[in-house]
Amino acid sequence: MTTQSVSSVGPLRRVPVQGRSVARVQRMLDACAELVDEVGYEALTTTLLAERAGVAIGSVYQFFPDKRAIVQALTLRNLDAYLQRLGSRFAEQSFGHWWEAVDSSIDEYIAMHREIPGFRTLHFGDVVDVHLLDAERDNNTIIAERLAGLLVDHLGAAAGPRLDFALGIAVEAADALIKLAFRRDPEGDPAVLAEAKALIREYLHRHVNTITERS
Amino acid sequence: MTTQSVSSVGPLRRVPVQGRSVARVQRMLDACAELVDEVGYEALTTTLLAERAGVAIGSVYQFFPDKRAIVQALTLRNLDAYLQRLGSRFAEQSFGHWWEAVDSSIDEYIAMHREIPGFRTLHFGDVVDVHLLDAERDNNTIIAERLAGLLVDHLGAAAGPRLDFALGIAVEAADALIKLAFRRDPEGDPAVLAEAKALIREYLHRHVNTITERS
DNA sequence: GCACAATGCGAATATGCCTCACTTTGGGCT
DNA sequence: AGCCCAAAGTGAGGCATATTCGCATTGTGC
Repeated sequence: MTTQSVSSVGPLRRVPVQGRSVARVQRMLDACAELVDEVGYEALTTTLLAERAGVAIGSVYQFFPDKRAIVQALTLRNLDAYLQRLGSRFAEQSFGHWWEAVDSSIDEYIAMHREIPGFRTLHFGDVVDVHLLDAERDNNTIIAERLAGLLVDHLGAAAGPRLDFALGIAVEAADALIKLAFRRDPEGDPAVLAEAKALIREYLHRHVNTITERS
Repeated sequence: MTTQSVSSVGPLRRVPVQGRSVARVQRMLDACAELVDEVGYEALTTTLLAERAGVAIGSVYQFFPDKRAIVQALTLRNLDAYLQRLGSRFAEQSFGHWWEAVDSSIDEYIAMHREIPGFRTLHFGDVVDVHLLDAERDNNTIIAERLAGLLVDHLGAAAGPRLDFALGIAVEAADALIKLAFRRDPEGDPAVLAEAKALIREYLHRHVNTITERS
C-alpha cells in the first residue's frame, strides 16, 4: 500500500511527522477503542483517554481538533482495515459464484465485530458520523460502491447505477441485521447472522440480471 | 385508552400530578423535538431546551433525572404514538392480504418521519437507547412482537417464535432502509422506500408458511 | 382560609472539553 | 560534535454545559 490511505489524513488537525508521534497517535486510537468497549461511547472522557494512552491531554489536542475527531479517526482506521481485508481476500481467492464473494464480504464484516476492539460499538460511523468519506453519501454507500467495483473487476459484473443501487440496499440491510445479531449475542446470534446472509443472497438474486447485463 | 401508557412513566424522576405540570412536561418534550430538528441531538443543551419550553432549568430536573432522559421520554412518546396509530388502523381497516397490513405498518412509520418533529433524528431510540421498553430486547424487537400480535388477531396468523423471529428480521431491515431513504432525501427517497417494501414483502413471502401454519 | 404537597425557580456547583504559554526532543546541517 | 528550529509534549486554567438545592409560589383537600 504505497498510496496514502484515507485514514492517515482524515479528521486530523495536524499530521504526525516523526516516528514517535505516529506511534502515539496510534496509541491514542487504541486507547479509544479499548475505552469504547469498556465504558461505552457516552462515558468516554478525554481525560480517561489521555490516561489510558499514557499521554498528556495536551498531546491529544496536538493532533485531534476535538473529541469527536478521535472517534472519527478510529472509525476511519477500521473502515480502511475492512477495505484492506476485502481487497486481499478478493485478490487471493477466486469465487465460483458472485454470492460467494458477497458472503465473504459479510464474513469479513462479522469477523471485525469479533476481533477489532470498539468495532461492535462504532461500526462504520453509527454514533459519530455517517459522512466520514464523502459529504454527500453515507459511509455504507461508499462501501457498496467499492464492493461493486470488486464485483465488476473480479466477477465481470456490469458496472452501472443499478448495480450500485442494489448493493446500496443490500449493504444497508445486511449492516442492520448484523448489528442486531451482535446486540442479541456478544458473539453474534448465529440464527440472525444466517438469516441475514440468506436475505441478502435472495435479494441480490432477484437483481442478478442487473448484475450480469449492462443497464 | 384508559390504561396508563408506558410513556407516561418511562424514565421520569417524578410523575407530574397537577394539570399544569403535565402540560409543562409535554411542552418540554415538544421543545426537545423542535430543537432536535433545528440544531441536532449533539448541539441540544438543557438551557436551550428550558428557554424554548418557557421553563426554568430547575423545572426540567423536577421531572427528568438528566438530559438523556428527556430524549428517552420523547422517544417513548413517539413509540406510543406509532403503536396507537397502528392499533387504530388495524381496527378500522380490514386487509385482504397479510402484506397489505405489513405495507400499512411501513406507511405509518414513513408518515411519522414526515409529520412528527424530531422523529427523523430519533426514530425508535437510535441515539439514546435501544432498550427503552425492555432491558433484554431492543425496541424494534418489541415493535415486531406487537406487530405479530396484530397479525395474529386480525389476520389469523399463527403466533409462535418463528413468526416473531421473521418479523424481528423484517422490522430491523425495513427500519434501516427507511432511515437510509430519509438520509438521502428529506421527504424519503421514493426509490429506496419502494425497494424497502418490496424487499420486506418478498422476505416475508418466503416465510408465509410459517405465518399461516402453526410451528 | 388553613395546611401541606406539588410545583417553580435560578444562583451556585460539578464536570468535562479544550487552549495556550512554555519546555523538551529530533534530526538536518555544518 | 554542536547549533538551530520545527515537531512534539505538557498540564494548569478558562470556559461551557449539566445538575443540584434551598427557598418561593401555587394548587387542592378539608
